Amino acid sequence: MMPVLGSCHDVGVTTSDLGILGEPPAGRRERKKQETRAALEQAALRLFAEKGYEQTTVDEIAAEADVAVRTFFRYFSSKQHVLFGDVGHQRINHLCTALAAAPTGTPPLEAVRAVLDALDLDRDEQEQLNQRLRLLKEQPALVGMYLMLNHQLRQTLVDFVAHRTGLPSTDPYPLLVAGAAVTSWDVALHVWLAGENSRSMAELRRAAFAALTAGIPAEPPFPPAGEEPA
Amino acid sequence: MMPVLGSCHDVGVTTSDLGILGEPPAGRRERKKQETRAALEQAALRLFAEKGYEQTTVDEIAAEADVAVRTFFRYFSSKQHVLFGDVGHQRINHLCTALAAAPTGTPPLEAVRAVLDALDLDRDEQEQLNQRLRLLKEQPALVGMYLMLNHQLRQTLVDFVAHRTGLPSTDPYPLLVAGAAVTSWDVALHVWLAGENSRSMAELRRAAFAALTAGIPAEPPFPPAGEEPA
DNA sequence: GCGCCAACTGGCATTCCATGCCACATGACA
DNA sequence: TGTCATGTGGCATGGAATGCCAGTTGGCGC
Repeated sequence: MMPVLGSCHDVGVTTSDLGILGEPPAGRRERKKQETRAALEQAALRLFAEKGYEQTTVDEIAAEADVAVRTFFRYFSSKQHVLFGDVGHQRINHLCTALAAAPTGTPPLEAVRAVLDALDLDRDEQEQLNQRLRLLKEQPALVGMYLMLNHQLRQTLVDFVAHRTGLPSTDPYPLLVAGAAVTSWDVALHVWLAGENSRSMAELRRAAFAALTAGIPAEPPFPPAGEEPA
Repeated sequence: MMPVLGSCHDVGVTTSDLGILGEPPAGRRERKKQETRAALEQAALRLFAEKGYEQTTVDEIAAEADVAVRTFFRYFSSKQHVLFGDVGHQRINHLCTALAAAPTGTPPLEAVRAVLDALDLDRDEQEQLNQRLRLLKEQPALVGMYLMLNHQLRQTLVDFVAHRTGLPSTDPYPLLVAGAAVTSWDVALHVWLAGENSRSMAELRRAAFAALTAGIPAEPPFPPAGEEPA
């Protein structure tokens, strides 16, 4: 089920990463691999959306992509992986890159705040993510994947802050900062997904992070119109 | 894989709950059931500790407890369930009870703070949990269970705060409060498990919650002796 | 173009988790 | 004791995932 602990270590970039701005064509073999991968991913997403995650078998996905089941598992280590594995992978990589680029002068909390800003999704990524998360809402079995990704991101951040401050990874401070960061991302995502809010995800995330690091009011700041607070 | 969303609904207490202070014996049949359940759980934990979670098959657990495999799945819906299902179940129940008992006069943040205090584990529970969590550290495959439990607790809290404030469950405020609560629990657990800290888990949790709701300092409050902050 | 080697693929067998079904046994109760 | 509900065992099934081996294809030097 994918290594979970250990942050950025052995990210194992297997050539066909970084779909965006990919290297020069690099031979037919590599191209075919990427085609197969894309076909599998596309087939999977289509079938998942069509008949649900649980109801879709790996056999069907493989058939739809016209490859053997065995081949499917050569590209994706599990059925869940096809949904979030790559996204998660990229996201972790982005985070690691951003963390590595963070200036060493700023206090850790500031550094994390800046890194999160750099990590916000652009329109395209949001749309891609949205498609996957919609599935997630309907298929509780997938929540685990999302949680695991968050967990990995958190662990990465914990290690970063721990390293920055010279504290152990089990000290409250790195855990708190990382917890606040991940929670802010999670909160923003939920609010944004609900779609009843016109604010952008980045804006929501910044506000959430600010609240978690500067203080949450005892009462909600904007009690809903027409409801008295009990 | 167990219903995930939907907080406290249909908790489905199947008689043999509440191992502590159990009802009067209640007949031999019920007793045998509890014996079988205990035997399975004990066998599972022993084998997991002995040869690892992944390396232990359900067949072996069943054999060790001297029941059929089919029977195992009548008591535990999955192999993971035997490790955390019941603990999680009880924990959710505790939380629901505490939430139901929370006075309606206090502001939501206060209410949650009080409920968390009421939810802290006593010595015995800590020891029990510790045994399971030790396994978790060595078997990454189990992290998912822990995360799922946290997720359910969070969702329960979100719904509570949302209900209290009259806000939707997708409003930032309930999500933030619940996020802070769960994160504080998580942070405390990690610090406590590391064991390099003499403070009690409850104390650690209170401190974490306070930091998350009142503000996290830009630098760690107690930089480690002998290290200058870069 | 030819041939070699590495890499990719397909298909098979296997293991394990999980569930449905049905027959049998056992406790509860009148 | 007889009846009924409830557990239990065993079987068959299906899907996920992995190992293995043979066959194919692409890359590359000649």
